[in-house]
Amino acid sequence: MESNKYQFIPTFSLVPNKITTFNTVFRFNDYYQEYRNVTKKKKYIFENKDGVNVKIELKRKSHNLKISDNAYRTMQKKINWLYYLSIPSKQITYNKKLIYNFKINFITLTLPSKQQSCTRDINERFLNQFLTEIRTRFQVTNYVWRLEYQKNGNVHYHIVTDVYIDYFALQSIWNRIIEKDGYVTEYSNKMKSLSLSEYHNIYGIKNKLSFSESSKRYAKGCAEKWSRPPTVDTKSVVSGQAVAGYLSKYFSKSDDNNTIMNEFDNDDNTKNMRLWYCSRSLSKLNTISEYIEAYDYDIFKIVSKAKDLKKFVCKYATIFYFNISNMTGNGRKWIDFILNDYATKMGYLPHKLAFKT
DNA sequence: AGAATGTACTTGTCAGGGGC
DNA sequence: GCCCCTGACAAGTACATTCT
Repeated sequence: MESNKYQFIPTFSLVPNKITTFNTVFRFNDYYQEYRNVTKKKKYIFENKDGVNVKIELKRKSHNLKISDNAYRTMQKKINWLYYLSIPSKQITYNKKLIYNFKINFITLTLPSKQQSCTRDINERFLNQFLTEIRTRFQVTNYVWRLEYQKNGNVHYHIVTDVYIDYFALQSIWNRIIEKDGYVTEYSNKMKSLSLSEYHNIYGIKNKLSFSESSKRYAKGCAEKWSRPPTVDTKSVVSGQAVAGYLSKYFSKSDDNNTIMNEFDNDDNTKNMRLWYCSRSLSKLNTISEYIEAYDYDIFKIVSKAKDLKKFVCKYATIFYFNISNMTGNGRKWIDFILNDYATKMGYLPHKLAFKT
């Protein structure tokens, strides 16, 4: 191989929790007489069948309800951006508790009784409406959602946003929406038929409640005629938490290979169905990629000062994982600057800046 | 306020290039 | 120990607007 056929330019790529260094490779193109970094996509392949070359069009495969590694990485990146760019704020919960340095919120939406139509239908009529409503009512412009199946085959949703939203508000919106198909009524009918001891045996024990706690909840449920099923769960993440681990716990599940579909889902109506999505604001934020020589700083030196640095050397790349909240000094400043500068250029506005109250 | 609607723009997926 | 990146295509949704 001629030595001048390739050109290598040291490059780094940066996201809020890791920096990667690698070489961008240019190959000399004989036809154009210049170095190019272009790739071509194959549209078809030839396969030999009985001595005859047959042209086969390449088609996109279906996800089979499993989020691919690639998509999973992208999703993690989006959440890291969301978390990093969120401006900490003080919030008061529905229990009048104070949350200092609130960063992002994890919302889980479930169905209180057995799913009655296909997941695509639930996506379109329930989740979509829910997102639309929180968008307008709470100015939710930065978020990521994904769907997941519970063991009973019901779909449920996780949403992460940088907006603090009151638990009861979310619950009343979601319950109203799913009541369009009578989910709440079905729940309350089911619950109304239970005695206290039955309630405790089914739900109390499952949730590790004492009998007295069970009876409190039972009494409350009866008083409300079981009209407010606990379909919503929220968790706040504050600054400084090791968010990656936290997220993987709540936002991803170890993939059991047998994905549970319910009786309404089939290959037709789940094909190409979105398994996750993020707001447009976040979809614009990707990996920052730059040539190293474009900066005066010594990247390796700066990053190496991070306390809990984890370094991985791969064949063609070196990756440094860091927790930016543990960093100080110039390294912190430098990374902060690049990240924020990029986010600003891409028009990203954290909720607190976009909607000052 | 909540629901419906239309479309411009977005996404997921996969293949493929690179071979220091 | 996890490589990085990109483009192309199909087909979905985010968002503004309109309707009830």
